[in-house]
Amino acid sequence: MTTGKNIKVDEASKRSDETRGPGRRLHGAIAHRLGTDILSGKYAPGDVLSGEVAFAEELKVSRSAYREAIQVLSAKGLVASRPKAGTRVLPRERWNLLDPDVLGWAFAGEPDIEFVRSLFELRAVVEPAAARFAAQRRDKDDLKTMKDALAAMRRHTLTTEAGRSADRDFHNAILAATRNAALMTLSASIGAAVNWTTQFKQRARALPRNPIPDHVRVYEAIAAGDPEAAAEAMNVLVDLALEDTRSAIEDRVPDDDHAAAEFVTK
Amino acid sequence: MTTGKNIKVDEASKRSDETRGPGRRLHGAIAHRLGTDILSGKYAPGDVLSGEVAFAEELKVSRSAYREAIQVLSAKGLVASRPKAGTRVLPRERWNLLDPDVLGWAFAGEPDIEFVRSLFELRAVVEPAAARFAAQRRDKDDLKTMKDALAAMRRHTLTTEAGRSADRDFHNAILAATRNAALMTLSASIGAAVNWTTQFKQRARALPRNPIPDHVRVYEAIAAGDPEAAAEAMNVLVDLALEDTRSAIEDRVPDDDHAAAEFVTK
DNA sequence: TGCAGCGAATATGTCGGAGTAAATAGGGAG
DNA sequence: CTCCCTATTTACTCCGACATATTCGCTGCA
Repeated sequence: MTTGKNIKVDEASKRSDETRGPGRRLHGAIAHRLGTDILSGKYAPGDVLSGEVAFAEELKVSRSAYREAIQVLSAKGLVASRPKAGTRVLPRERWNLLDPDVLGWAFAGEPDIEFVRSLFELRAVVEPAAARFAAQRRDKDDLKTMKDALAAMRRHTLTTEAGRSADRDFHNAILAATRNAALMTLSASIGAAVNWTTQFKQRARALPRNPIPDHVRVYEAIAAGDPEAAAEAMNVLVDLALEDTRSAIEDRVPDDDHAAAEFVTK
Repeated sequence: MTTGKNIKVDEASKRSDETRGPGRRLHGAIAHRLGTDILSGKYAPGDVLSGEVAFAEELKVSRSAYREAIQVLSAKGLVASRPKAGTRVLPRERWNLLDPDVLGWAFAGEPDIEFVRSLFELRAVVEPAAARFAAQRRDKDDLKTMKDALAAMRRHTLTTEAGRSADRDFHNAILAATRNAALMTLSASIGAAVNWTTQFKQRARALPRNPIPDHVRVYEAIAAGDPEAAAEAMNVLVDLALEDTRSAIEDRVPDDDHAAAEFVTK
């Protein structure tokens, strides 16, 4: 306090950006905002963003924070910057759509129906295969973890957070039993993103049917070491999730019937 | 709680511009270096890196460049930084193993045999499914692109760069015909990474057999609109690639027989 | 002696500016 | 009209300072 510090109390610094949460770093918030804007189509592929100085000033942040946010987006393949050319949004083919953050940004707003269909198709391919591997490679510990998670699911049901946590544990146990790191990250990312969006539908309608028996069928097939039965049982689970999301989408976009219908007819 | 140990910068890393290529940004080079070091196990999960100032000075770069590199690694789930706590390497489950850059870093050094097995298993699941979708949804343009790529492959063979380029075009055409964005990014990433490592084996031995007929079989099944035949034909292609990589690994690590044997026996 | 609250130390986070390098656009020479 | 060269624009890098958050240790109390 003895030295004359440069005290410029910026009044404008009070802006509590709604995207800025506690515990969240500033550059993370910027990346989240720009990421959602890109995924939502506000910035289309090929568009070139305003210069560093201009954009940073517009966002009321320093260039350092802005640049670090851009590095994050660049790391996920959303944008690329070159001197003189500026920072431009890359074509969709370059986006790392399977990145957990990108998936989160994609589902932050109104997710693209076509993209949701793509994800479920991929899931329908990957998850049964994972169950197949799990049935071949699981050991006692894997089965015990699954059994415990299943019991917890029965106790709490999927309407409670504890129940959904148990559901995640069950699926994670299956993934762990595959002994396949690549399969684990992929399935975990997709499953988390999809379930994250599926959660909101719980408040709209009761569950169409009790999902516990289907989970039990998967468990029993894996415990019995029957790969084909496990794959088939998991297939049923994915179809069930698809059905849920389908009806949820129908409710949510009543004005966009053609898109929803196209999704339903598949 | 903190099982990790502190990490000091390697003394031998005095030269900082060796990893620095033209056109490559500085923070990109830093990220590449740290990324490969993490993937290779030089920095193990749980380890906490030296402070920003110390590490940046050791690398002979400014703190800004170092921080931007860390943001990239953080975006890919390799590390996480918190005030006062430092920057620590995250557990493997958090790594985005399917990120193209991460795959590149994983294959930069000696790739982990187990991880290669994982990737091929995933590929064996995904690629036939992609061929199945392509057989159902391809149109005339897709078929023409495939046919042209196939012709180019025949002309140049896979020993030339032009031939390998045509091979990539062929597989990309299949992916485009799936009409599935998620499947495209996934398969493109894995295929690129695997083929990138498979390339080095070309100088060691001649191709075991002519791969063109297998490609033709895939094309004909897709053109005929036969999903099952397309999936089966693609399955053969993946097995062929697996065989190539298998033999390449046997040659490369003669001192590591037990790992190679484990990989071969599968 | 043990614990609980509180203060200080420390490392990351944020900031603003200055100078460098690179790539594109435009002008000038052939 | 083509080609090369220059000039400008923009991102890239560096620097030094301040702000903030978290951890650790100290003090005081039970």
